[in-house]
Amino acid sequence: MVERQSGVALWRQIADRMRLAINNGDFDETGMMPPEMTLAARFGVNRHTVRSAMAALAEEGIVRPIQGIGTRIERRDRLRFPISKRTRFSQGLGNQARDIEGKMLEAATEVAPSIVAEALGLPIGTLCVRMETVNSADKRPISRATHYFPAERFGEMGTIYDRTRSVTSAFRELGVADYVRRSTEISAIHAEGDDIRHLKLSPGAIILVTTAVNTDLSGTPIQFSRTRFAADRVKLTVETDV
Amino acid sequence: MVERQSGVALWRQIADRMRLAINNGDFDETGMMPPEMTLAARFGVNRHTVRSAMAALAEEGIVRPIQGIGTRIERRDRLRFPISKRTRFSQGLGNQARDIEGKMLEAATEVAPSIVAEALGLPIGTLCVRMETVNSADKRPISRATHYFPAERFGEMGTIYDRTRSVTSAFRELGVADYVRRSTEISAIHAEGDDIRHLKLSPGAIILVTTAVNTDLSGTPIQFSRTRFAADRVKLTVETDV
DNA sequence: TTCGGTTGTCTAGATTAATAGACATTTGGA
DNA sequence: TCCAAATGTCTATTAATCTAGACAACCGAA
Repeated sequence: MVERQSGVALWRQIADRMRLAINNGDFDETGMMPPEMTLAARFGVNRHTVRSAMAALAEEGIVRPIQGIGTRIERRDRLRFPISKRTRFSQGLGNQARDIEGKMLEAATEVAPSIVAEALGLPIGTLCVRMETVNSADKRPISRATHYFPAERFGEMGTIYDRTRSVTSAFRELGVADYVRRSTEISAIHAEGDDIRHLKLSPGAIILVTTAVNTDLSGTPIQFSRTRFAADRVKLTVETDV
Repeated sequence: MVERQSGVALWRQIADRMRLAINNGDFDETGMMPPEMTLAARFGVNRHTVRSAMAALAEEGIVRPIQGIGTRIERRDRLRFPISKRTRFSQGLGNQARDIEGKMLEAATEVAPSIVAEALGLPIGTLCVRMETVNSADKRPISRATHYFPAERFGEMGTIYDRTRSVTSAFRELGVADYVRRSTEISAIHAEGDDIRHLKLSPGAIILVTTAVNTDLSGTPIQFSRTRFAADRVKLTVETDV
């Protein structure tokens, strides 16, 4: 059931569980949530507490309450984002969304943080282009990423990305015909700071973090990326028989 | 900063942020947390609120307060768990922990859920062995898994696993010399139900969920697994150039 | 030994979350 | 038309969380 005195309000725990149940397709037969009184009994809480949870889901656009009728489920799908040797954002989502958009928030040339330098095999102090992006599908923000590219070779990355809205296209203009993903690390944290705002999350929401290194076909690292996905909108899939 | 009226208590938000900062190595120089008054000022809250957060971290064994001195950081590493074509639990953690242990909670033969039957390419209604396990490293629970094996071929899986404590060994006794992972799906949710207890998590904690299908060398699916990792103790790594 | 800086403990009050109950409003169907 | 079932709104009370301040206990260094 739900846990009291955990530092997480009951209404938020219930909202999280209902969001999960919806994504899981538990109410697909009717397309409606069970009545508030039923949910209150099931979770062992007051009806008002369930209403707080429902209000949060309505705020997220997941459900819509209709007086006299019940509460309708508006949206349930979680996008599938494949991770493989050839991970690319727009292609990855494929036909799961009509309108896939990349937006650049910021680009700057600066000294690479030590973690980035190490991952890219660069000497400490090397300059890199840092680029902050947000990716959306059907106007819903899906992920936020921080990319690093060696400045010597990709100094124009920011300008070109801003025009093409695609890392793949920008690489092509800069002479990299193709590239592959060398490694990906995946972890999960609570959303914080700018990510809450840019991904339109509520505090306490979960973020899937991937840290990846891409190389050109000769094996030279050309990109370090840290991408934060809204965990309630996307699942990552790894195909290991490619 | 921290968010009020979010349904997540301030002390919990602060505990989550500090756990993250510790894992990130932010305080490695001194090995001590900043004083409570400093943290209170930094987060814009009362000292008592910081103390509540600190108490939660102490409960998890991450920090240890010492009167008159300060608060010492006890542990910061997050285990690295690789996902690849040849993912095996015990080998994966390698030398990151001395004592790696698998424990069986339950084994039963039952009709496969439709999702499992589909993933394994079995007709609806086929019997499977369902097995619940917990894996620990150095006595700390790391993950909890639900496995399904086709009952016709692996009816004895439960008994053998209980003796060998290893899926790989059990497969070998049942005539599967080697096996590979076909696919892995990764998502993140809040911990709930039994998982909180078995993984010794606090409510609100994050779980990384992997859903995987393994096949024998002829490509026949032989195992469906849903594994729940404690997200603050492990990170998943995907090597795509294997 | 004294003192500054730290964690530990206590009391009190303000704010937020949850419970409880009553009744209004809306809808679809008998 | 009327009723059952659902969401919407209001008041009041209790429980949990956060703030505020004071002081005790402890440690290391001057």
